[in-house]
Amino acid sequence: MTKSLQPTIRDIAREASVSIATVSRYLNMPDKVRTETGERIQRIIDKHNYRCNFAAKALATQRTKTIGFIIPAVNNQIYSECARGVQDEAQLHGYQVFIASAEYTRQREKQMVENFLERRVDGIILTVSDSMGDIAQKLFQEKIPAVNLFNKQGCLPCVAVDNVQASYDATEYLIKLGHRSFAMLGVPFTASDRCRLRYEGFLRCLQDHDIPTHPQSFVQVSSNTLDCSEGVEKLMNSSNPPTAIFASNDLVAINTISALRRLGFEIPKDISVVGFDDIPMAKHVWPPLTTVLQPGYRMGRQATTVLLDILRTGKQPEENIASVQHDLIIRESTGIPPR
Amino acid sequence: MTKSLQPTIRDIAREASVSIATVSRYLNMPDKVRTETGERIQRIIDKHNYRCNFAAKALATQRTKTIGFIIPAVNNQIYSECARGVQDEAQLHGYQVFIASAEYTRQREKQMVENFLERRVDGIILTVSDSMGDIAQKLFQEKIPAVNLFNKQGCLPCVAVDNVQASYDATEYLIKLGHRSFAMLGVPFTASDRCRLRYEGFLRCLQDHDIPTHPQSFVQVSSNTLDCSEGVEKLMNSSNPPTAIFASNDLVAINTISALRRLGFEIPKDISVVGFDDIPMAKHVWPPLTTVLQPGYRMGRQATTVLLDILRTGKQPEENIASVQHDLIIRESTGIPPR
DNA sequence: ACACAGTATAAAACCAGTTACATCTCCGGC
DNA sequence: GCCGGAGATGTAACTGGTTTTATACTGTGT
Repeated sequence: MTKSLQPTIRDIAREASVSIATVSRYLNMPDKVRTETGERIQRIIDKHNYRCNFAAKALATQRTKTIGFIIPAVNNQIYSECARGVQDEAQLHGYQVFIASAEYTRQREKQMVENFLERRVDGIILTVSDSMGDIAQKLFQEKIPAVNLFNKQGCLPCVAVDNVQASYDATEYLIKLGHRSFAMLGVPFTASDRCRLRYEGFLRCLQDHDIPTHPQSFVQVSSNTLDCSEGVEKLMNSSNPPTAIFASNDLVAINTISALRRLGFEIPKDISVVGFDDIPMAKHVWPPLTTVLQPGYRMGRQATTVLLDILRTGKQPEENIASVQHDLIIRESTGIPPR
Repeated sequence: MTKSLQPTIRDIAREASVSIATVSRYLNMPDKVRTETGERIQRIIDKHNYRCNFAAKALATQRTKTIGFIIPAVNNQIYSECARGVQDEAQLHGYQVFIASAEYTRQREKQMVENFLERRVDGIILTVSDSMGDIAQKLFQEKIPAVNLFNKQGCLPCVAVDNVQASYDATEYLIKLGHRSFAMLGVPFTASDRCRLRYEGFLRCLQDHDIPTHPQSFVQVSSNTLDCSEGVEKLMNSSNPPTAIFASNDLVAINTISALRRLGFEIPKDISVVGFDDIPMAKHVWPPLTTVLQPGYRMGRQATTVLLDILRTGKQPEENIASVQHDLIIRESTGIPPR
């Protein structure tokens, strides 16, 4: 009694006058022990408030019932939404989730994956700066169950929208409104290959419509601060200021709108802005944001389902890429260009 | 070689012709083994890509280097900001964090604490619906290291602003602007005693200024959807519609503004709105939100520091309550009342 | 030459579970 | 009355580390 704060399976076994194997069996396969014995064990468990020691269980079973989840930034609602999805789905199957926010830096991504591997997580969900980079490759080679979220490239199973097509659609919508002069704002490509893909779709659409592009059409913003003031100012003071801006995600779009307003521009009268993600906040900002919807919560759940399937079956999924439907949500941050 | 994917300390020891004790010592107290021996071990570790098994280590050392963190909702930026703080501080000391979003429901809070205890987290940071409720009490009684965040009540150490005083200040500011008719919107008190405390400060301020209060002055919104349409509509159609609304947090404030605008009201011309938290988004919505600042990131770090101190020293902190300074940020969602 | 301190390493117990295998009991069928 | 098999339980090995204690080896001072 005086020894340990937490009772062990041995304490329970002794007091119930059974072997520890029986207690373990009762806990894991209750129908393998006599009802009467089970009830006796249960009473003692309740009495002492026994809780299974997960570390010991993990050591013996070689599985931790834990999954690791790497996201670029917790405080971007698109990622916290999908973290909710991951948590909900994981919890449903008795798994716990380590969420790690890498703040868009590869160094931290690597370190966190290493942490996960030391902790022997059963699987990993990745939203990293480079879905085809060394992190994904290493996990693939070491056969660590893992899936890519928000990105449909690389060797790992993926759950994502088609980033290229989605930004193509958004750009085309701006063209149809009459815009002919564009810019894109986004985080550095080295911090997010999703941003690179979206730029690709953006460029391709412009080219398909014979709209001239120039290297200045992509303006880089810091992935930490997302501060757009400087970029927007330079853009609007240039010889050929855009009448429409495509932002690589909603937070960038919202920051862009703030910066534009500080410079005296009205949206969408003077300039149109479209975002990407459709975070819950997008419809509350002013003007409500035209944006590309990605169903974050559902994608989180789906990625988890795919991962748990791999864990259960031990096999890669039939279809390596789960395509998620995107949707252009038209609100009031876009309109016809000024004359 | 064929047996296990992951090499164990025994594999390393055998290949280095030393005992497992020496390998363990090398890993944990490198200066206790001869340099030459250490180098030999290191080479073999590198060669086989050995990674310490955390479950085994946890079992042997009786500590998991893990902390659990319960928040009401991940997708509220105030909580994701402080989760970042917790993660950063924890990582710095080799700890990993389980973040669990309880979605404002006591049932889930309980279940998640139970999960944490099974997993033998070394400590817990709580932001729960009732900081003096059974969850906090149980942790206190079982002597599980834990701290309350965003709440300075109860038996556990706390890191928080003074919710009552902060909302008193915000309300007083509205009174000084000339407002005489008020309402508060917030989540149910059962879902958040922070909201209850803020209502208390709100009420007390009104009473101190001899402004009559009535039971309708608090309007409850769903903690899931935060949908304010219905509440706002009822409020504005009442016999004595408010000229100023105090929202229990920024998300509620932002939803309130959206609902008001849908009804044709202009802010702050027709009605003033003030929030609580100063989430990063608060300055980007339109109009920029007047709100009470809580330094979420710093609070997350501080709570973690307090918790890690308890873990290190084994003692409760000298001062049980760490008061955090709040700050009223005046932006454009508030103004003088209409005539 | 020898006791002695100090260092480097090894052996073995221990952490708290799981699980393959052995044992025991009870029952029905012959 | 004995055998076989099913079902319940016990025994002991095993998971992969840490840590205490014991032992071997080293160089120093007398």
